[in-house]
Amino acid sequence: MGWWVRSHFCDELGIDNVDQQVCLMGWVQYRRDHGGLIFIDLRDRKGLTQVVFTPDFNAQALEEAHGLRSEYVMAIKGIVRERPKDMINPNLKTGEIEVAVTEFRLLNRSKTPPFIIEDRMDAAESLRLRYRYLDLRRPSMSGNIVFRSRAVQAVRDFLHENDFIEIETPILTKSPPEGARDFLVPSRLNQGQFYALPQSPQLFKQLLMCAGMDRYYQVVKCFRDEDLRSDRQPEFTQVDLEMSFADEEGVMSMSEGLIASLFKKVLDVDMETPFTRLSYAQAVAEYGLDKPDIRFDLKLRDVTHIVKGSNFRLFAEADLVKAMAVPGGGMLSRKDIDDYTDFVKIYGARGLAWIKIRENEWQSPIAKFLTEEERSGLSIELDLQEGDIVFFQAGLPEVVNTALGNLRVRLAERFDLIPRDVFAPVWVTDFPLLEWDEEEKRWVARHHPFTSPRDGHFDLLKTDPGQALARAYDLVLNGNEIGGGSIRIHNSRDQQRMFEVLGINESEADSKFGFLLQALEYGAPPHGGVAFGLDRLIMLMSGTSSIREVIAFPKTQKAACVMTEAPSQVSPGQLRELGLKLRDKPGQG
RNA sequence: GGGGCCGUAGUUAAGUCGGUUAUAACGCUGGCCUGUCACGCCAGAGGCCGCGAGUUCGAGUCUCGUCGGCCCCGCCA
Repeated sequence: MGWWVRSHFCDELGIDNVDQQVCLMGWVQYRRDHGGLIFIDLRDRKGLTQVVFTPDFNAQALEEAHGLRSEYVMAIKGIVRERPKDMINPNLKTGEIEVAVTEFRLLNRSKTPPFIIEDRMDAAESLRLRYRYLDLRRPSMSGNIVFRSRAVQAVRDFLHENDFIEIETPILTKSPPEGARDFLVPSRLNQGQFYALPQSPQLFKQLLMCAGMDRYYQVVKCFRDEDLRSDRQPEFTQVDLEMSFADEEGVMSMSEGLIASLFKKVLDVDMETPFTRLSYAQAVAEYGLDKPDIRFDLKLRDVTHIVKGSNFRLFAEADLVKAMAVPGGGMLSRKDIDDYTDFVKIYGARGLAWIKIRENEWQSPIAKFLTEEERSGLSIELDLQEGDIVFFQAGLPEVVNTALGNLRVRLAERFDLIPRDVFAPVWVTDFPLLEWDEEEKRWVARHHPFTSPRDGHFDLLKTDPGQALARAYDLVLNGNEIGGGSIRIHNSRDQQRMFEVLGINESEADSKFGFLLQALEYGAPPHGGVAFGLDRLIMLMSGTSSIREVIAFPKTQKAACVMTEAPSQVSPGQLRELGLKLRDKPGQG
């Protein structure tokens, strides 16, 4: 007999192949058994082809084909036939033809699958994850995986064309300062000591610049032991790159070229470059968030100066009062407004003040507090029209901005203000270098401790650290942070000064980053880079709403893999070898 | 650490005010069928109502706990 050789995939055959002898292999998608005639839709990764068992081609095969069931794996040999006009299936790429089976082999049987392998299937996600290998057979899921592969290929092509070289960096490495919680790996050969899995290859890529590699990139797994979200997994993939002799403009324009070519190649979307740029201060002022969705307008306005002396004490006493006018929002019901009030409370807001602009009247619980002067001030500042609703937040700037900024997005969805199939990238720049950590009572790096301050801002670190700006930039796409990077500090003295500001003393810096400080002393070139979150990028490009849809084997919200049941306990012997001992009751004490 | 939603045949869901034998669709099994394409028709099987307590004469339904899934806040340089 010998092994058959497949001649085509299941999406390939058409009118041009009529009368050819072909061999297809795949899974039984649907079986339509008419007794004396059986149709099988044969599926592989690429598509479906109808194969037909008829007595005039092979009566024996027809007899045996009665036993075929969903997801059985089979190989068929047959003749491509043109279908009569009235039997063409316009929904199928191969719908103009069918393959009349002359010979077939059952390659494997299948148990009845726990859910139907098709796109309109609606099984619980945990079930899909337990049987991920079945879930991935569905066209939409395999499509996502193929799409991701094409995207990565496009990224690699662009970077190689631009003189980047791909270099692997260690996975078993060292715990960096600050940042996220590390995943730790115990060392058998050095008992009591641990490797950390990289949160990013940050230090290695800087050292590669010191090594003269000039332009590095890597499609690389990174690990952060933090709580999960629909767009966050504990292990995720970055497109990581670093460039020598480049400033912000160099890195950002290279990034724009990369993203634009990616979108062009895999989605045929033209992105205008250079991308829009907003300073961090401007982003927060107008959008309330450092990841602004600029696909729609609906900006926030600072009205603190208008209501400074208001009779409404909440406004008068607040550090910051901001407002957002929603055109046509006057139709919102009391229930709607209550729901939005609950919504902003999630972000720490105490409440949500509002005014409906009616003909000759401002309808609002706070209208009675507002003077004529304040009304006209607000009217002008917010360009108020009849039928609008205005929402206010007053209080601490951080709460005001996040509450109103998130409400902005929510309302845009409600009022259908977000254009479809639009990709709106925006750079956010001029981030503060440091943030005050209230718990630890010290300044911490907003980006990471290797980020260079702006020229001249090093001196601010002594006098007014909060005012120092970083040479850092984030790339935001449709309200999602998809990348970020910075120009790095490239001399040892400056790096040490940065550590000092962060409260990392000389001996600690030396023991943790001696190698970097040393490397910076041997002619380190000026350099900077950026890292893109590949999973998130693919999620947005493929129009899915969860990162898990574009990852072959993702983890659940408790960071577990329901298929392999990782994490799991290990044997006492394994622990002994590693020199580890568990507490009597894990999770306590 | 916190807030919210969910858990009923293989799957997706319904299940009223706590009351007889827990429904439906799809899937599955058997039978019939030569032009279907999510084939059709006939018949049938299939349930620890997530798990554990409690209230009650009686719990899928009410209460508490617990396990699991999803969304969010905190967290994520």
